[in-house]
Amino acid sequence: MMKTAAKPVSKKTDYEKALRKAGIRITRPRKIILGILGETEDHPDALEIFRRAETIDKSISLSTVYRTMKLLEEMGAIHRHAFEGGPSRFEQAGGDHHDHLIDIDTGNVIEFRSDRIEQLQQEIARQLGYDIVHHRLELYGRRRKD
Amino acid sequence: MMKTAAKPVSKKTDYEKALRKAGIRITRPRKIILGILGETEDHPDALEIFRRAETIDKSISLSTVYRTMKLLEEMGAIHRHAFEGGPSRFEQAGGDHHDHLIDIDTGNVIEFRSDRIEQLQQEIARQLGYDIVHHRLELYGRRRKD
DNA sequence: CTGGGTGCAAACCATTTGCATCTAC
DNA sequence: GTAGATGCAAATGGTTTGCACCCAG
Repeated sequence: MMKTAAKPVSKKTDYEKALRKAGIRITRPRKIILGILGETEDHPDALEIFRRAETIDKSISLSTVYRTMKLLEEMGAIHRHAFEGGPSRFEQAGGDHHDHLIDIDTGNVIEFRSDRIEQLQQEIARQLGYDIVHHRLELYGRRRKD
Repeated sequence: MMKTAAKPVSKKTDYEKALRKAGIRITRPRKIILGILGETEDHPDALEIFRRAETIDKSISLSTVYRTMKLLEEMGAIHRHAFEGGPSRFEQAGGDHHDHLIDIDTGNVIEFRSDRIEQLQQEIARQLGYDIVHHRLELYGRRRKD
């Protein structure tokens, strides 16, 4: 968080390049959606992405947003988060792994990372005879009033 | 897990007593659902509870199962878990807190507890300026083949 | 030119709800 | 007796899909 906006353009180009290489057509709707994902700092849901896309191209459809999110998810380009209660929210992949703290009053998401917890998870799974394929750690909290 | 079946009956009675005290009517469908929850060792979803209930009383309805689950959840008598992909699954409250490891091949749920992780979560939230209201830690894994 | 991509509307699935009837207290 | 609970069917909300048209390569 609080990162300077220096690389979004090149990042966007990278994504398009990767997609084209994977044999996926770079269409107008996809270009717009990728642009939104590349620039946003939050974790928007499909409807929110659709709304932002509409401001650029009025003709885009919500189904295309959903289809694109599914496509990008399968390609590993984005992560889908099903936080409590609400619809799925998305985040571009590529950064290092992190977990989430969700502000239950605002819906804001704060990313954090704990190597110690990751390590403990591995130990627990191993003891139980399992290999972790992936995991989900979400803290739901309220800003402390001091 | 692997607990001897010594207390289910008294536990069931306890629940009914508590419900009655809370001014909630003990109806036939509710009695059946409480019985199912009190005896099961797994984490069934609403449809599964409905199916089990049907074998006892053919006239029970799925909506009543949903309504009862919501009621029990609000009373704190059960916990609702929204594991990846599937419908909500339920578990009677009352045991001590634990997290879950979900077998991605079978859907089986293994409960575990790590005080160390709980503690680390608290520290993280505090550093970020938050109080944790609740959290969700789910490990999705596959049985290790040795 | 042509197969993948799109918009639209309809379908889906888990869950909730309106309503007339029923029943626990 | 009566307010709360139930069953049924219809509504909801997020997401997916069928289909005819469209456009990127």
